[in-house]
Amino acid sequence: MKEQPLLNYIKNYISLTEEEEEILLSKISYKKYLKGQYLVQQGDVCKHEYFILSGCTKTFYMDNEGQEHIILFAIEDWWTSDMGSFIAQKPADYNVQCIENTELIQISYEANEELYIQIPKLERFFRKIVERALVASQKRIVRNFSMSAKERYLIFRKNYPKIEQRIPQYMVASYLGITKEFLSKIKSQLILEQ
Amino acid sequence: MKEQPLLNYIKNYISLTEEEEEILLSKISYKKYLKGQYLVQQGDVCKHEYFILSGCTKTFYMDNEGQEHIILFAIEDWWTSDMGSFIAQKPADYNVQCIENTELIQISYEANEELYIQIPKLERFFRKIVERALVASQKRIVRNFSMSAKERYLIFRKNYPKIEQRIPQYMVASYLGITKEFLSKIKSQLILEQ
DNA sequence: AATAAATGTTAAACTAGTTTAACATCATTT
DNA sequence: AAATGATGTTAAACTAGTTTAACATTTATT
Repeated sequence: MKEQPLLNYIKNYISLTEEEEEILLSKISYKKYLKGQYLVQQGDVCKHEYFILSGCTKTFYMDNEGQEHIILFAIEDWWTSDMGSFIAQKPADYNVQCIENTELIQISYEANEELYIQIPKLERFFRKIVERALVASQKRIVRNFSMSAKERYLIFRKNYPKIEQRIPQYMVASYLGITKEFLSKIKSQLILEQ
Repeated sequence: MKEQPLLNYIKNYISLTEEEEEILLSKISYKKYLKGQYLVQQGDVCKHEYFILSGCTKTFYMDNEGQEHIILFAIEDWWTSDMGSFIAQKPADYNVQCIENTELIQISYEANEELYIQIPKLERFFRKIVERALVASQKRIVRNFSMSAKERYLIFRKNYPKIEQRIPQYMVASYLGITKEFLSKIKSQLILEQ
């Protein structure tokens, strides 16, 4: 029963009857992606939202100079997608790419709409998920404005210890909004300070 | 019928029966605040969410050096609050202050919870509102990373022409994440370029 | 084991944005 | 009309973070 983790996760927010669980399981699909594969590509319409079972993805924006800006990482038990594209079914602004082999559950736009009708309680579930994501996103804006790169790096390390060990440093730098060279400098400073 | 703008706004997302409209109106309250008054203060639990009828508010974080960092402005037909504090009923990270005399509708945490039970359709409404807010918040993160202060200022001017004329420049600077002196420099550069 | 590809480091020259400080303008109160 | 406080400007000195470029280390491939 590979979908179990999703049901467990949902149970933290709402309770589902057995019948509702069945409906839910009938509407989702389990998939495996390889490291490097894209779940969403900038310009395409994002057709699914994804719940990660194992592995890791990055969501990034590629600017006109060809520079990657990482908006978020997602690991086990996280949701990912290009929400702007998914909710409006318009071309995506961002890419979502697997940076490890990744197992996930995907829900299509149509299945998601049907689920909201058949299990209205899911509106509440997704509302809460999105509320939390918004709070985190606003916190990040404030941190970027009020803290130095070094402070942001220390917070990242504290908040996401599991992620840092799994991804290359240049991606951490991109997530922090600095160059890899500068992150390297910060790290050597931190070692000297100890 | 001062609550009408809220009903009209909600009708863009979901349809309500007359009975539901009455329940809704019975749970909300209409208020007037003066320029300078606070709707939420950092450290207090945020007890309401606010729908602005007229006027303008700013939501800001005050850092340890006493510097203000503006997270968002809200004008007519916008929602505002400290969402992290409101949803968890925990002390607020941010302040929300009126920068003009402001008329608004406020919904208390308890009323909001009761409304979700009595009118489950509102889950859908608020889910959609929060989804949009999250998309906007993520876009702002990307802009802060991938664009210069001048570019961000031009976009702000384009996106919020109505707001720029109503607020002092030093608040625009704070919203853009730069000093007022640097915004002044950008503006004089833009005049020379014309 | 050797090679190539990807990732990480160091340092010098540079630049976008900050800090400080003095002054200018505008709005509000007396 | 003068005075006060709030907002905006200018410029010089500074700094956090970037750019460029050369080299080092790790990981994956043959």
